[in-house]
Amino acid sequence: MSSDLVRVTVDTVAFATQQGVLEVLLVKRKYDPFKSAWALPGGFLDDHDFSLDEAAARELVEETNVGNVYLEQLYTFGDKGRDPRGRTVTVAYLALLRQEEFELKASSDASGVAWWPVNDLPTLAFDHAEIVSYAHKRLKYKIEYSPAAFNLIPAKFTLRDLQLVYEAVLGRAVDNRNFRKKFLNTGVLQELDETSQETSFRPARLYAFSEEDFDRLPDKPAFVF
Amino acid sequence: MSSDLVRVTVDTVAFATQQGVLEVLLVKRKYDPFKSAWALPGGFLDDHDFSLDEAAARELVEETNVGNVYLEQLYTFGDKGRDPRGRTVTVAYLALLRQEEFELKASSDASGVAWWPVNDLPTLAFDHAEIVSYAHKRLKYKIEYSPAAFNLIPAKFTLRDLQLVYEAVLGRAVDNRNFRKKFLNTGVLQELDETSQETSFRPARLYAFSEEDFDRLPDKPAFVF
DNA sequence: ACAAAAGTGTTGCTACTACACCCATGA
DNA sequence: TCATGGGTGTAGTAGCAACACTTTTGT
Repeated sequence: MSSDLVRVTVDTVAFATQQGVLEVLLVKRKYDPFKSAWALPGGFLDDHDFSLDEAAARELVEETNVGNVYLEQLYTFGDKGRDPRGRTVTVAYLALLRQEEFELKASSDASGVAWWPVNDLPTLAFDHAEIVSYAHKRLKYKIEYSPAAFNLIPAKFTLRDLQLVYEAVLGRAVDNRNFRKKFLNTGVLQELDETSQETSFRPARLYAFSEEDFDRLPDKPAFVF
Repeated sequence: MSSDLVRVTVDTVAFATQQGVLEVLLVKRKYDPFKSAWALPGGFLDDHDFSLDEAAARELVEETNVGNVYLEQLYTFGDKGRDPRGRTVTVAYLALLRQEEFELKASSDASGVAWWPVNDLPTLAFDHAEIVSYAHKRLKYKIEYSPAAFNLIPAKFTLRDLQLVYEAVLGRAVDNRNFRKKFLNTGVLQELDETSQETSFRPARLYAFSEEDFDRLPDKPAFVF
């Protein structure tokens, strides 16, 4: 192989929360290298892809059936030796989504797709453990500086839902009085005239996120807890 | 060309300040495409590079004679059509340095190297204008959240030197009383028993940055002005 | 004595932390 | 009536923004 040409893959760390636990979407490899190890969904950049973003989205749909979700580029990994087949540059992406919106389907070159708790992962192929750890660190930042959390909950949500997302991502409890006060003060929540129903106790008020109001905020850290 | 193999380049946006002006290091291309246009220093990932970071450092030395400086990965650009020769993925790097520490030397495949004010750039090759603009945006963040600014000034500096860096990067004036108060309060500055000499007026006290003290800081934004 | 930049303090306000109890609802 | 989360208030503190003048030095 000419030294000017290398393989480029686009792999995605897709996060979702499930009952207060942060989980990552993984596929089980059917072929070598790392046959039967769990790995990040992703694959080679294709000549038809207009952009890296598009390639990431395409691979995610092909390998897991998850599509049309929040996606952003994370970091590019290219150390020599990270893929036994030869120099491979991997552009890693971060995805945020709600599990219940998708029915997972493995592609034909995988023997499984599943959500794994980020704090209890299996051994991963390649340097994917490092990539997941980088993604988690970045998500912790993002959630305090951007409205990223709203990609992890439904359009209508209770303040508790929102707080559980923060606790899952940050990995620690936050004071619920201060959390509510601060979030309501930001002005990005629209109070709805509805309450959640699925409980056998006091129903909670539902809110919606207002992107327009977020855009009007000064650009200092907005959601630090 | 097989659809699995693509060209990968590693290009660097190197910033330095000169008398309160933020400048970028550019090279003038000797060959097509974009012959005689100014471009970011960089080049193809080589099979011998152990990492992308190493490749960026190597290319920067080869093309400009600037070496051993602060370098960090920025973002990866890979849209179809960004290079007329065919799909090219570019891993962009950010470098921070002091101009006076280097004597610029163009490589044999460039017809020039020079510093350009970031607010007064020539037309750049490829999508390099977009890359510079992204780098500048990122630098504005970094300078408020990390001790990045100290890479742009000498080891011994006056508070005025430091403030000029912030003003150059942020592109606006900052209140000098609050600036000094806040920076001294962070505890990352060591007051030296020396003063600057080169002036015909009152000499200013010199300070040094203490990395150990910075590491002891909580991880909230540290230098917001 | 002048030019130039060095250096300094206060006040008002906003926003954060820490902390514990009553409320509303469905079963 | 009980279990469960829903929902609320205050006091103390820390840190920020806004603001202008005096000091030191070399010439």
